[in-house]
Amino acid sequence: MLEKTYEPETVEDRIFADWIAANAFAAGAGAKPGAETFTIVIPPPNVTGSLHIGHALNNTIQDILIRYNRMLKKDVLWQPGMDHAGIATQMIVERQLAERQQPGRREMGREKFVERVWEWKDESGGAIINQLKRLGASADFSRERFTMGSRSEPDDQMVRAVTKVFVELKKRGLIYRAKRLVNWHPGLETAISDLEVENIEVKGHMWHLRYPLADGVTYEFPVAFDEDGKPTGYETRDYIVVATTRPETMLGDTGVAVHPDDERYKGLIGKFVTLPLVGRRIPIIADTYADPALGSGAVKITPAHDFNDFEVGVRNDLSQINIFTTTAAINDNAPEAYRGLDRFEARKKILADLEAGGILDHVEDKKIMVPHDEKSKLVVIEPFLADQWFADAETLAQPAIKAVREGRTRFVPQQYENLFFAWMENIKPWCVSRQLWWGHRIPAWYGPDGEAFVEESEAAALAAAEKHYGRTVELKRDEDVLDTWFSSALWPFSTLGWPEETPELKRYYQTDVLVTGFDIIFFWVARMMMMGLEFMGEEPFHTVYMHALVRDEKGQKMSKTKGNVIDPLKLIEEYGADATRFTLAAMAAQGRDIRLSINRVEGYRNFVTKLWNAARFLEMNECRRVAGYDPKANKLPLNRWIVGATARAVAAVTRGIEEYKFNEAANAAYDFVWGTFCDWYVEFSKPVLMGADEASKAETQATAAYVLDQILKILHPFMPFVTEELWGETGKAGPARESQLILAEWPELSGLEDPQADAELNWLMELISSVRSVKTELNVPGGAKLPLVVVGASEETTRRLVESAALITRLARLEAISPAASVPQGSAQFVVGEATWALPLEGVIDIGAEKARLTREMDKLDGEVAGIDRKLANEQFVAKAPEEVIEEQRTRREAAVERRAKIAEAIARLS
RNA sequence: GGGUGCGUAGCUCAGCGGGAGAGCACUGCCUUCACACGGCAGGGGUCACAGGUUCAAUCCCUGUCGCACCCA
Repeated sequence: MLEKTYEPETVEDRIFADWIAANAFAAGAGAKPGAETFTIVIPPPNVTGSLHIGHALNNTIQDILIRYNRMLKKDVLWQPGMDHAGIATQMIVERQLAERQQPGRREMGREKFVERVWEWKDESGGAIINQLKRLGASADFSRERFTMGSRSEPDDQMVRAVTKVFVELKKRGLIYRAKRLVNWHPGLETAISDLEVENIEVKGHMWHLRYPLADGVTYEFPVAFDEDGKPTGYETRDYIVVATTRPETMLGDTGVAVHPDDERYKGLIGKFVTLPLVGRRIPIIADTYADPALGSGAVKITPAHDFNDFEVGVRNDLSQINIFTTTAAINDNAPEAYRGLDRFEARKKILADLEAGGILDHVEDKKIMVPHDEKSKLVVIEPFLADQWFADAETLAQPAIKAVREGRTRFVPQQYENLFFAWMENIKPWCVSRQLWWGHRIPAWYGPDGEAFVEESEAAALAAAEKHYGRTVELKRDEDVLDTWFSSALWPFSTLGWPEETPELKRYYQTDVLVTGFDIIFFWVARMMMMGLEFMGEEPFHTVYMHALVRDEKGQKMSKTKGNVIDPLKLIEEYGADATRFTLAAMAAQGRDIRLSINRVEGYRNFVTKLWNAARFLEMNECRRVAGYDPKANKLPLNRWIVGATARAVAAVTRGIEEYKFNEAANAAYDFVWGTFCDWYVEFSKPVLMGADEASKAETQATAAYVLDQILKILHPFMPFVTEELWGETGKAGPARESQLILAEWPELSGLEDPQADAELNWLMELISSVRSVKTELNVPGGAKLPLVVVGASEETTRRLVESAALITRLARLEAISPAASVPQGSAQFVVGEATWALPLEGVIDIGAEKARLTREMDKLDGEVAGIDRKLANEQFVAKAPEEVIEEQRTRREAAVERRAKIAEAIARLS
């Protein structure tokens, strides 16, 4: 006997263990022989991460797809794993060392430190994998991969894949080493990706500085203007005003730019200024980068410390002077007075000195965008000139762009293709080197003169060097590691065994769908596509499903600092994994963010309980599965109707999942289970189950059990735990289950539609609802049982009444039903079908209230008829609207008119 | 500044050319033999605003206002 309420916490762990024991998540589990494959690679979560609500949504959707396809009996692989999160992991371990007052990274040395990171990984990394399990994720955990391979196997295939790709790309000219401006993290002393930079608006200042002209040059600067803005007065200046938000970078200025068409400064182009505090003579150049409308119209150029200035410098052949150390302190390229100062200290001192020297013209407040590292949002990122390895992203992007243009990879929803194109078509060289220790060390060895030998092993590099130099030389390996995303980009094929030609690689690549949030389109999608196309010659997936961002109920992005984070693990604890999953699925409408509210989760928890109790009812009434039950052979309209409705529900859920409309699928299941099966079918079944007609009873018991089975199947991808539990419980009676629900076959029901049974049951539901409604509106006490009188019933109605009398009297709480030639005095009346129905309430009924009620209904019908008449009277409508629309309007009108006539009669009878 | 998306019931959201929907919340009744995490019945919306296209517009187009996100 099932408990009264379902308690997820006591069931979920056990069910999960059962699945694992049955090997149900293994690639190909339950597949039909020769079945096609269905593969998803998890977008690898970060080894330092823990499950947040975005992961919960992401993995719920993947699991729905996986479980659904597994039930279609395909050869399913859900490939799980994690990435090694170079920066984040190194930071955590360094912080840990500091907290424990142990020797730091540099004191400990590289080898020991990396060893230490592995220890951390083994002890506390990867919590998220267990959290995914709590969510019910049915990934093949036996195949779990890690982008760094494994600690015990330095030559792990995951590592070899990365090395091989790097070496190959170098040989193909798609990776090169160059001195370029990169985004530099002065705290970690490493380059980071431009995607790891977040521009944050802060209150800043615009400092206007007077740079003195060199060589005694002066010019006339307009200071007075007429109505048309034409200058009318000038002053003689021996300086040019430049505006900057970062005055400390002036130490690295190597030019001043003005717009070539800017009349104010035309005469100065080609002249020089003397850089204050430094004394360097730098040219005034013409470049359209200078915006005459912005600031003073003249702009200082610091090629080594600003991305735009870098470009200007290249165009105008300006030198690049780096003034910062790797920790963003002033270096020896600056005047002695500033050396060693931190960038913010330097700013203060420089401003003070400029002011003292009369250089500072004026200051204005300005909101400025400042690059921060997007993790902590605390460290200001510096554009920094450094030797780095770059991938030629532009070249690599072309086939990926083409793949999407030509539809070989499709985005759902499609609008995200625009975002993809926008980024891919303006893609910058990808800096792939990081000055970290935790990561894939770059397979480059340098000779004595700095020549780089990029090979898969040190031996190969030595051989190449010997060939190059004509003698054996000592080589020094590159200190840097690769961007974590470099290895993540290989995920769709490296996890399948590449560079080995494994059977898995052959079988499961190309994978099917990548499921991800749009905020990460550039990280996963773009890079996986580039590498997949380059090394496998085929797109890594044919479909990219972009799901929404989960926000709080007010639409705010969840963040720890805001304190509005909803922890999915808490939801799972409180409401169960099934309710959590179902909520996310039901709210996952395409192209729209999810505003998650606890109320919804609670509502769906109630749904889980409802399902549980329906099963409990069936159990109590001995609704057991019957071997050889044929839903087409049902005799009772009730059972013929419900199997047809089940078929419609199955079709709706199937369509929803197939079209990635998870909310539609979830809602279709919800509506059917609660609104149709529980609210009507179960109620209808009661008189039969408690009646004396053994044949009907048996048929209903078998049908109920059959329908519940279908319900468990279609709900399983959304609510795997409770459905599996019920599958097990209901499997205890009747024929033995062939498998767990997870490996059961998805229903494909056809030929179960029965319009006649539908019509009959619809009529029944309308009749019962009408009685209830009238009783409520006339304030008849709920418990009171009234007789129901029918007038003008057709033969068909009479037959239905005879067959279903017990059922109607029960559900509508009636005393009896009887035909009559006319409506009894003082009755409440209503119309269903062709007949008029009456509830005799002589003496009880408030004639005025009843009249008012009927009049309201008549008015409504009048309104409807009038509306339709307006349309039908419109010649244009009749001429231009499609025939079926016109026909539909006529039918509706006819029905309304008929009904109105009966209501009118009913009113007349009251008077 | 450029781009994208969104403004539908108190809240969270579906629907997106021909009869305004769901969940939660709300009101009333019901301790009816699965379920009060329940049942039954209800109330509640000029579908942001203004134009336009159309026989017909919540739905398509244009503009305005408001909000969100992305990029500069």
